[in-house]
Amino acid sequence: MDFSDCPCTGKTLTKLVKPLVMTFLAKGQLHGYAIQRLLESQGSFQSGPPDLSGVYRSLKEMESQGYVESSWISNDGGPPKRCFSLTDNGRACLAIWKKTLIDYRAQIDELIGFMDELSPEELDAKGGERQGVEG
Amino acid sequence: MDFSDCPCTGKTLTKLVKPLVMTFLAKGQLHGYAIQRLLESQGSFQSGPPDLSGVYRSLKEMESQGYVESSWISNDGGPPKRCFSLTDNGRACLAIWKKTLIDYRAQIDELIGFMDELSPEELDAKGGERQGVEG
DNA sequence: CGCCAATATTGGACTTACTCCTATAGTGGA
DNA sequence: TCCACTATAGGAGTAAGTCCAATATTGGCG
Repeated sequence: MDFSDCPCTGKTLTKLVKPLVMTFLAKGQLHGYAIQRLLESQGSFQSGPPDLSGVYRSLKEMESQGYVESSWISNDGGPPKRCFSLTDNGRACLAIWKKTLIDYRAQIDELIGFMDELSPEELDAKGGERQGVEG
Repeated sequence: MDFSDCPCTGKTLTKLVKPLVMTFLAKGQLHGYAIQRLLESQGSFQSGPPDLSGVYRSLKEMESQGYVESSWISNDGGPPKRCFSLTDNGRACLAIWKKTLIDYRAQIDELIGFMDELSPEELDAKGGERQGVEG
């Protein structure tokens, strides 16, 4: 059985691009491409770093919501850059994200705990008998 | 500032319906409505338990992929039920989910760690000065 | 010079995992 | 009669991504 296209590999899990980007921006201004390089160097993604165009779209959306702001910086030897920084609203949003992610981690912990309670036959072995129709 | 519609509240985070449902089914047969009641009693969701119609759709999709199978059970005093059980392929998928979620939890841990490193001014306080244009 | 890689931003079209609302249908209680 | 509960299901929409392609500038290699 081939599970390489199955969500169980984690390829459809959200990569939490917005909170990650806001966390980077909390330390100082960055442009989109630099953010992407940080994400790429960040190694811990299930199935590669987030897509570049998605990062730019997230930035644009966060700007329209007032969480980041940008200005064009001319770039001698290269195309101009759009430089992003976090606003006060963005910092407040990030603080909420932190609480939310702590709760979310606890929720995932609980699910992993349920999985830990399963016997080898229930989890993976062949031919485990079923029983107990609820109703 | 009102953040009640913002993703930072966690309302757009995935609820991991499929691995959760598969974990319940690993312990024995269940029908959709009973699964929903288990999810509702499960308390740890950011913004309420998953939507019922989404649970049915997940079950249908997992059945088409061979991870669960179902049979109709007649129900004296009520409409018939579609009773689901986990297949061997489903158990193998669930085992992969477990590894994936352990990795995913580590990834969230790392992000929370970055957030922990931020100073109060960087995270939430008013008027923190920005500096350090990368590039 | 022609071509390719890296830097840098952006849009079109698509997928996944949900959401909310509605429909259908039987049972039992006020 | 009307409503709540049990039980399944579809239409339409949203959020957060994906892949692919377009645009533009600079610099290195042959």
